Amino acid sequence: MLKTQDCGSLRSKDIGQKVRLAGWVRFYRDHGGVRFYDLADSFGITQVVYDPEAYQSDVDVVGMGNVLNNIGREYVISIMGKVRERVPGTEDERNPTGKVEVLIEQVRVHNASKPLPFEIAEQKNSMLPGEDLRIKYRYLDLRRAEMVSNLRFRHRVLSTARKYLDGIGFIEVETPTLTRSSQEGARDFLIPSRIQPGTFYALPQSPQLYKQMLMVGGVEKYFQVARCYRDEDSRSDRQPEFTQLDMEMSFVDMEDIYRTIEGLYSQIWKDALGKELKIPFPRISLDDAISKYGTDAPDIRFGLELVEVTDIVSCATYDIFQKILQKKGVIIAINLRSDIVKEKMLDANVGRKEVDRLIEWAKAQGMGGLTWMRMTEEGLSSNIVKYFSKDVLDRLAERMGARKGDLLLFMAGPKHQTLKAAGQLRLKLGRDNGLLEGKDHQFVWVVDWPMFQADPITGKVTSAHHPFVHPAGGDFDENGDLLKVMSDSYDLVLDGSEIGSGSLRNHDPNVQRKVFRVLGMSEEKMEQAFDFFLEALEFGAPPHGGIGMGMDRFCAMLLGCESIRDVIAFPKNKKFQSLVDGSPTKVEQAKLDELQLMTLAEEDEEN
RNA sequence: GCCCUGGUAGUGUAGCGGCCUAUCAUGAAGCCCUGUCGAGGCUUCGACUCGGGUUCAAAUCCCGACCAGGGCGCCA
Repeated sequence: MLKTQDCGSLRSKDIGQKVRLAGWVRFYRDHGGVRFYDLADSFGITQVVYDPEAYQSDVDVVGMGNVLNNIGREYVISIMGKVRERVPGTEDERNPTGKVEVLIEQVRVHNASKPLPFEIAEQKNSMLPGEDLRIKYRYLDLRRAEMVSNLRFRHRVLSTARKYLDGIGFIEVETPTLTRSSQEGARDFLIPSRIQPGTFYALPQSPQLYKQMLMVGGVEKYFQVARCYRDEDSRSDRQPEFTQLDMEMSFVDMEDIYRTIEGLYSQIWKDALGKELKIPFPRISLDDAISKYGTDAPDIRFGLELVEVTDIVSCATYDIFQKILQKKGVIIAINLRSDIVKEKMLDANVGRKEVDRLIEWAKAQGMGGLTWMRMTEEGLSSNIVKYFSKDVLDRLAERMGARKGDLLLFMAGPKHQTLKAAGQLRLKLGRDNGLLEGKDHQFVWVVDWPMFQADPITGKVTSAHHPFVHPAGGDFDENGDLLKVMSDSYDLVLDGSEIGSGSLRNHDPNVQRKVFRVLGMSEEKMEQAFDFFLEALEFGAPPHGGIGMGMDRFCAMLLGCESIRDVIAFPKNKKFQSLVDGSPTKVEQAKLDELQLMTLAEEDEEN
């Protein structure tokens, strides 16, 4: 080894020891005689010193000085030397190794470094460059302490999961990444076959069918840290390739799955965060989530719940509301209570200026606007109360629990859009007023999902989750009201983000066929797309269910990262390019020929 | 496909019609300095994304392109 210990380990007790250290020269300070070098590796930083007056005669002081003279930042060196106490008064309290330093007796330069494209030292966070540069030079970005610790945290989470699941009888099984393309779901990434030209594999969107077939195979308790691929447009919390902690188990009901997952996260909390996690997680029905929080992934850590007031204001003559009501729209209200606002604003009330800002914000969300009323001594007041009778105002105030100083905000429009926008407004008000400050993370199970939903545009019946979900009660009437059929599925939500989704699955091939049928799939198409899977179910498939949980987002949330890119070693940018290696790229014509492929993309002019 | 925001030395920024042969910091190169720790001092180097337009005058205003990010659609 080039090092006897890492750069974060030396303490006062090590004084007098001869040690070898290796790492990168993060900073150096040359005082004309004595020189200080901050030698860094991913475990810490140790100050090593060239001190001409301190050396014995057997040390080549001049030669070593010449070598050290030529090194720069991020040069890779190893040193041998003696740990010594720092001169009293010059200890560095901020660094765990700050009480000692190493007097360099031998130095070896292993590699030089070009001048850096950006600062690596973590103290210079305010000077972090644009993210594209950080990703292009990811290998430098990763040297930053924050990035190293992100990767370590992610490792801790996954290794805890592995240990925990192993301990309760799960086994990790790998499933293929060259798989069959399916018509369902997101767009596939396709891989052309050379052996059978004209045919394609797809990268898996999830190991769904494989893990179900593992259950048929009697694996019973399966998990996998699975890379999944979906070719849909990116968001800050979405990458084309992402990692799921994927699980499936046989002979279980939903309660068993909830308990397993709660136990898993409780262990992760202990090992990765050093905290106790409160279990079991609360549960909320999908209907409640939508009506109270305007989303299927509610953040339940603060109030400001949505209240529908459509019935009350339908009696008012207010033109804007009336027009929306005629189109079967809804009116959703939020009570921004004055005691919530008080902390942040100087005034006990949100001023008119603030309300105007909210109105602008609502318009940017695609809403027509935003209506407000303020609760005063004399009751509700605003520019529009003249359109509302006293009775309507009283009933509004009562339903909203409005007290003096409270501000009621109303959004009106088509149901789906309005609930969604009101949910966004709730989150914004929560953030703006610091309602999340100091709050612990909060899981919630979103339960009671329907099997099917109608496409808002075509009216076509689609799966609410995916086609393999088990209907509540095990079966359903395909001629009944499909939209009323409930399913045995659940989402796991953390702080307002969906981080997992799962269900019991159809183990009965007849029920599975029925689901495909009501989704509009013909017998031929069923056979063509899922013959292998349906056949697997015919050979004694056990009852089973599971969940897949996104680990990128989960880690990013626990670390407070703004983007999941900060917990991924080599992420892609918004256009799915990998800036560090420049992929995707064109390939040589010969490679296309071999695959018998032709591109229709326009050639660049330079070619 | 659509919408929004942004693009100034290697990096982070200031400037937002004339005070601009463009500010400050950091960096790089060189010199000085024996206890610093984001060392310090001095000197030097280095930039307005591109193309049109408006104007006596454009980094600054307008239009378009490109690039980046955020969002909508999409993500069973």
